[in-house]
Amino acid sequence: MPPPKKKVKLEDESESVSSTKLKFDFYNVPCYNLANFLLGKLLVRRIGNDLLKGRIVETECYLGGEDKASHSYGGRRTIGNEPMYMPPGTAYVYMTYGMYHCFNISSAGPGAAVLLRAIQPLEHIDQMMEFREINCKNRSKKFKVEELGNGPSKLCISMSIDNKTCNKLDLCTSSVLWIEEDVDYSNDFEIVVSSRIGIDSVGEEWAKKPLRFYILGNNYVSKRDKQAEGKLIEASSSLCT
DNA sequence: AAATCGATGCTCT
DNA sequence: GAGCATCGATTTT
Repeated sequence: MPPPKKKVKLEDESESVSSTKLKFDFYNVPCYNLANFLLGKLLVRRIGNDLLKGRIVETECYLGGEDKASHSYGGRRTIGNEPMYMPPGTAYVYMTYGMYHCFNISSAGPGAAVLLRAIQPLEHIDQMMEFREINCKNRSKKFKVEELGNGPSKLCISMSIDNKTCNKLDLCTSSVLWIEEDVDYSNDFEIVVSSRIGIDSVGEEWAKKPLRFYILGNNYVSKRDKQAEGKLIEASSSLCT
């Protein structure tokens, strides 16, 4: 008589699915590494029973210490930027220009964090579209899918991420906001390295540092750097000769 | 395709 | 009071 098939409980099944949620060790690496490791991963936001998902396609490093563009430059520490000093994997969501939000994730290193600059919407796109339209001053404005996440504040609007509900969340344990491995996505994409956006006032030296990263050829990034892409393609094609 | 500019209100000095 | 890790509309190449 053959052994009885093992019956898998539903609870166990759902647990194994949610076990793709990334844990502390993933975040506990230097800022530069985390910014690169986050590319291709899934940002997940729970709204009620819906799981909104988007692929992270563009990130930026904010290093703290010597980094003049960082809110934590020179070890500066205030009530507002406290999450940058909290354990790796902590959400740092702040308001800017009085009406927009930016979403960062703290890494290893004092005051260091990674800014999420763009996502590619994948699941519950209709819900993201609704958040985007409700937020817009022009009520009849329609958006393309490419416009839901191609900017740090746009992705916050579409995912309903603000500092009231998401600041200081621990992404390792939160039930409303986390990062997952994307098992269906190939990890052999090329990463373009470029300068950060919107920080010109800190001076050339730090404004030009190569601290922005995005997936080559992805249509959902906020800003392409044709020069950097050219060098990357040149370098990879030279390997084939 | 790129440059310019106003909106808008919170945080820090 | 100054400045802002942006966005969207408008104007200019």
